[in-house]
Amino acid sequence: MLQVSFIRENRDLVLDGLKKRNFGADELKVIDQILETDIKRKSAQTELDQLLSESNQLSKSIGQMYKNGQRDEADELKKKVTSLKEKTSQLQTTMNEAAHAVQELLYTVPNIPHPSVPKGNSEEENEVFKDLEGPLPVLDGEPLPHWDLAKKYNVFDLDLGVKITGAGFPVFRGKGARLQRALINFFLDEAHAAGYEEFVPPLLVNEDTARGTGQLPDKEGQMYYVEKDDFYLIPTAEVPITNVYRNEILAEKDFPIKMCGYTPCFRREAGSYGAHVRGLNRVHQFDKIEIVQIQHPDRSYDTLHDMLAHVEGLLNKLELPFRILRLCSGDLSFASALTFDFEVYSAAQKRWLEVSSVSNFESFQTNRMKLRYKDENNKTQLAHTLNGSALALARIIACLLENNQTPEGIVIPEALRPYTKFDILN
RNA sequence: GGAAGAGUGGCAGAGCUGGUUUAAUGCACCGGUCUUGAAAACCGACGUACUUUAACGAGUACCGGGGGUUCGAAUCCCUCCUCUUCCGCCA
Repeated sequence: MLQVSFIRENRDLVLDGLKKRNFGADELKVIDQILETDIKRKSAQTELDQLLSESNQLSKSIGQMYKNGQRDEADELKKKVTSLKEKTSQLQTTMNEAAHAVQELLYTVPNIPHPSVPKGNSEEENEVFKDLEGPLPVLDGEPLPHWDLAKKYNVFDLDLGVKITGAGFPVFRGKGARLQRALINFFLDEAHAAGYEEFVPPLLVNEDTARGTGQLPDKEGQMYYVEKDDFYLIPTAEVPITNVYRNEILAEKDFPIKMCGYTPCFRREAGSYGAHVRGLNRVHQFDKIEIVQIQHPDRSYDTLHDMLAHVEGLLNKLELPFRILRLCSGDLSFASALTFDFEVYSAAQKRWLEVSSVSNFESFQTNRMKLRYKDENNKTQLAHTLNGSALALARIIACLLENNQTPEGIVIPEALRPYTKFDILN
């Protein structure tokens, strides 16, 4: 969420940013609407504060009068304050309504894209930031997609998931389950080695937490909701982990804060059907290791590139062919200022599969969360947050199965073998 | 799930028979004096948000969250949340 003060001081910049996000003339009106409503709020507050100040003064002297035994004069004053009260409660309502309206409008405004974000309408226009070195890998014979391989080697079972829960809840078993566990440990160890503190957070979060990272109110339908307790199942570890520092004021020396965590992720998303959502390409529950950083605004873009390097390192160790995309404005998520996607090429599906997304949210989340720090002048400023998948398991398993298939079985990459304790999955 | 008690500024802790509390006091942190340096001592500053001001400053709100009573609420009432203790249930 953008700050009103920021919009006030950078109106044109905000408008340009929204135009880049393909806002039409009508949609852009929201900005001036916010500014006008905020002016209403301000003038109501100015007047209200004055009246409250006055009645505070009077109430105090009433107290004095009672002490001095000036009962009649006190009663006279009481009437005056009572009449003031009518006005103040009216102003209070005006102010609250205006403040609330500003808030609601702000929720509809996405983050301003970073200058480097290419303008575009859809994922077609994402920019290849770093391409795969060398030609696209080709597999001999007739490579199978991962859902066929999964059946062949009993890696996971979607039908069993349907029996136990419903569509989109894969059941991993045997070596598939062990591969899953190996990947989790591998990714966590790598994150730990890179200096990220590990968390095991709750998988259900309350409303404030879901709002803090921007899942509410915009993405309400994507989360599973437990009505009886008013909890949301997390769609990503980003939600509980970033909220660790909600409502905190940090010192400059606390930066950077590096956190990571493994959690299952739950997504209701009613996706489309067809090959693109087959198998593990899109499921309701999957496992993911998330890395999160809280950083000083001056250094958040350096940090973004550090995080990219971390994810690159993981994919290199897993020997998977990948490329990095810089998302165009049309594909950029609501809260992000700049996002890089990692895609692994599946030689079996002959398409690129998204396996990670690394973003800088700048102060968009921290404004909602009230996550601030004291700068060198002792002023409170909003910190920046960043996060990235490092990595999402289901998709990585799909990629490993498809790219590493041989007549003998699925070859486990060297780096994973100490974790799987087997070299080939067959 | 049942019963009782409690939630106050970074921490500890007073206030809680409503009105010089604009939340005492101590500790911690920060600045200064002293010192070769440090400690101690002493002095000072020490919350957040918003409004207003060119600025100094002034004002308003906030004592777990929300609502209410009152001229006036940390203090009284309602409600929710959390914690502690006891009982019950349980991996």
